Amino acid sequence: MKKAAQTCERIIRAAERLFAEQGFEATSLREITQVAGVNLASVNYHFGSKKGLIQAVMERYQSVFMPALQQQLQALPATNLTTEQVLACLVPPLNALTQVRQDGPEIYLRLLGFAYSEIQGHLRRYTMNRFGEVIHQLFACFEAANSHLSADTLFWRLHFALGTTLFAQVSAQALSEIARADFQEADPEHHIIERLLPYLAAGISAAEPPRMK
Amino acid sequence: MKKAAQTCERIIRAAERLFAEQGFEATSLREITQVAGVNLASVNYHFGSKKGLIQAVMERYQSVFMPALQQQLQALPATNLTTEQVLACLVPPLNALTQVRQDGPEIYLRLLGFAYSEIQGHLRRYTMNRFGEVIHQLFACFEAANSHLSADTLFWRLHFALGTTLFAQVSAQALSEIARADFQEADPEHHIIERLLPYLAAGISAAEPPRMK
DNA sequence: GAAAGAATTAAACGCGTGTTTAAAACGAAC
DNA sequence: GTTCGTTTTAAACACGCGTTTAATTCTTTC
Repeated sequence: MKKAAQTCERIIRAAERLFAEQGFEATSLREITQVAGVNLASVNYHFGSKKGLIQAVMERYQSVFMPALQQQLQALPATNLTTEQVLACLVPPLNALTQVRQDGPEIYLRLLGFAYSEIQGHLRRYTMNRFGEVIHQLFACFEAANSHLSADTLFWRLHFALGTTLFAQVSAQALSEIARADFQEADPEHHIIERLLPYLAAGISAAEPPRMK
Repeated sequence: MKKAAQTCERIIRAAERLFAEQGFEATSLREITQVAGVNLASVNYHFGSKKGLIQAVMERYQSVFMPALQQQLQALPATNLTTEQVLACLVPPLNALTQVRQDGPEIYLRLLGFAYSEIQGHLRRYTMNRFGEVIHQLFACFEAANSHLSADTLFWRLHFALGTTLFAQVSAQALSEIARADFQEADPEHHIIERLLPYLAAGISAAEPPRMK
């Protein structure tokens, strides 16, 4: 029972890297097992199916990220919340993912992005069942920080913000190359989150436009 | 030479609908030809390959959208540009896509979204070769409207904004359902663009944050 | 050290994909 | 009405996928 755990970890580490690079559907089990240096059938033996492997990969990150987020949210002041403060709560939990893997934060955001853009319904269900409470807390904090907005407007903008983040991370690689060429910017993907936060905060909290039409 | 054109159009109309619903990779030629009521092999006969069909589908929209955008940009005032004004330039060209198809605007945005999130490198190259000039004009207008921002900050924010738009459109269907359940909102996807513009404008033009670190 | 259980292996299965083929049907021009 | 190029058709091809199988090897336990 030592060789087994070793095999599981080799599979997971190869899978999360390849999933984050190419997406879930575009990554085959043959590719994963080849990179991991294990037999093709061992994925199904240890994780049951490809879906099982995907969930195992996500679980490693969520189980670190979500509790850390909960802790951050509870440390927030009860009054005079700002959107920037709430957004800032997401950063330490993200950074905590380095304990899962050196480049854990980027990996996790990219995995999330693919989970959304590909139709991974089972992931959404699993996440909501397992961590729904934290997510609702987060929403409540945004509401407290944006009492000037109607509930439906805030709803849409939070999803816009989520979309912005995920899309940015997924296309970060390509964009970084362009940016580097155009602006001699040596910016590693690492700091995209810093570029993102002001944009998100301004977008979320923008004044409610007059209802036209 | 009449039956042929008919077949091509049946294929294209079925393809653009299915591509917009499911993405390019997730839509098989067998599904397309079945919906179109034509033979499987006719796609390869008329368009050479699946890639060829994808490009033909996009071309129909780009060839309407891009010239219309160029026209809008040239009608812009030379001084005192605002981000809202530039963003507003995108709306009429989008609406012009109804001449391609009734639900053309939504279809086009969703196709764009999938073209970005799936790795359709050939589409990116083709678009830049064919319409690079208009796109650079658009960037220049945003620069004129945001002289308070550094070039690299604006570059990132414009891509964030593009990402927000595409992601929103791709996930609009799912979000609309949730929104409808939570807020009794009878909002068809049609008006997402109106919800989007204030968010985008505020995000793009947000004050440059002090360079930390 | 032998027996029992867990883990690994190579091979094959069934399925769906994009593409190609070669024959059949069609349409226009003489 | 026949001919010739175009278009349509059904069938097969080659490939990659996730999964399963059955045999083998390794580990542990008595």
